[in-house]
Amino acid sequence: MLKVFDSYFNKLEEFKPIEDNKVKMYVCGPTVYDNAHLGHARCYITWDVLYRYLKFKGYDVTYCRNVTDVDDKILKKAETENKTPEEVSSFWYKKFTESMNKLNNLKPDIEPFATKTLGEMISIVKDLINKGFAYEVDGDVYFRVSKFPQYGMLSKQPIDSLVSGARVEVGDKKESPLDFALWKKDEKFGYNSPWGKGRPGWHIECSAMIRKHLGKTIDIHAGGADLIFPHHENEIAQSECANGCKFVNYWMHNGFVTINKEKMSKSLGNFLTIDDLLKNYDANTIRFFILTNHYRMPVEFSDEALQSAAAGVKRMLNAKQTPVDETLDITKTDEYKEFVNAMDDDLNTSKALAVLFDLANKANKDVEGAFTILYKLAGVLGFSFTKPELSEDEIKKILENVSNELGKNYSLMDEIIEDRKQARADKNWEIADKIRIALDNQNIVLKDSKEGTTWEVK
RNA sequence: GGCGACAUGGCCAAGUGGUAAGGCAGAAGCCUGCAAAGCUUUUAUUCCCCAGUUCGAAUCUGGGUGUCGCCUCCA
Repeated sequence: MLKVFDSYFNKLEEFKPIEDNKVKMYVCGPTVYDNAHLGHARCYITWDVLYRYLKFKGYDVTYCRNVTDVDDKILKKAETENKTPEEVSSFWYKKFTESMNKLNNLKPDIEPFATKTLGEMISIVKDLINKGFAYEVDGDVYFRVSKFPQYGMLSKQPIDSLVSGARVEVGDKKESPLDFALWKKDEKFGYNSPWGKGRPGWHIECSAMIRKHLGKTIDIHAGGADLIFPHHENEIAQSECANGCKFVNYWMHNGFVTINKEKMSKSLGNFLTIDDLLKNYDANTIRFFILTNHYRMPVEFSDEALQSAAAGVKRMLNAKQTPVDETLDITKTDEYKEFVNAMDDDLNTSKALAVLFDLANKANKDVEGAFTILYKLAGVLGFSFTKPELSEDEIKKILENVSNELGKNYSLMDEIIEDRKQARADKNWEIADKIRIALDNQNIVLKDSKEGTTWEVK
């Protein structure tokens, strides 16, 4: 029985879908105006694992993750780069998708764009105005927070303290400092609406995309913990007031990646982009690094931690491979049960990884079926056993370098290995070692076994 | 100031009442021509501190100390 930590009540709850075995889950996606960083990677890897695990449990999951393609930051970037907002957002959306693919995150079932959901947004804003939950002032529309007594429940903020802490902008047209924008007047980049040309507020986007693609009440809404206030708080207010029913059954939030004990973020400028990280570490390593910690805890980035993760994941994925036995019913095995118990406990990936290490050890000891179970369970966490393949050019380059170093002219890897085999047979250890070291310099490691010698990328 | 979390070996981390998983790093042995990979063994009488509850606490309660996050765009 899956239990998840619900941020609304701050406690573990048994997960029960609204409808049979169907699960509707929504994750706040990116605002596409810049590179995604490790913090984003953590978020989307975490929820990718949830998605995979729910499917693994047999749920019929609809995973929706939005793309915010209308936003101040996009407009600003468009202006400074002399491009249209569409050019900016489509460029960065493409980059984001590439990053997600490289990280081996599954594509959500639905990936709606804010600009394609404007009709639904306008419709919700209209509903809110009609019901008295919102008001228009000079082309802007604001949500009237005082009309929603549950405001602050998710973020556990007493309304009074919010009021005293709220910023009051000069020339503010709002009735109350807490009121937030549903629609913002914008004559330059705006879209037509009953209130003139304008743009949607950020919060209304998610409410609209959820209502349009998943319905009025959904099972899971997830995202980074920094979105709790005000973003998710505002989503609840808008959606529940507009729809007159419960918005989300389970709120789930992931913790941050920190660096030097500080939250990694765009605004602090202390971030590492996914692209940069992938230059030094592979996707499995990044995933392992993220999943060794519980998703709600902070994760401190350091190269040491990543190197440790690289060593760990290598050990796990280096397990002795045997053909995957599709006829094996892994659900009957102890390891499966342990894995599921761990994951059912609010995605205890750290414990689940311990099961995978146990399986890797068993596979290395030729325990029957161990590799099959490992292969399948590791897949649930999104790990890939596929070794990176070298392109022809890369191999050519390696052969060239090794040839130069050894004063030979190799055209095939097998020739090198054959030479070393001969050297070893002649007990000419000096030559044999030279060959091995030359390959090692090219990041190629040789593995000697009774069956012969194989090579692979380090 | 308000609110929410966290503190376990050299590092990372699981464990939320019954006597400390797992990974990395280190050590020893096996294997190997030497390596790499793998296998075996090994590293916390103790879980930030102080009280309390209990037959029994890393786990519960109270009080400290320290760290982080949210309260403004943020995954």
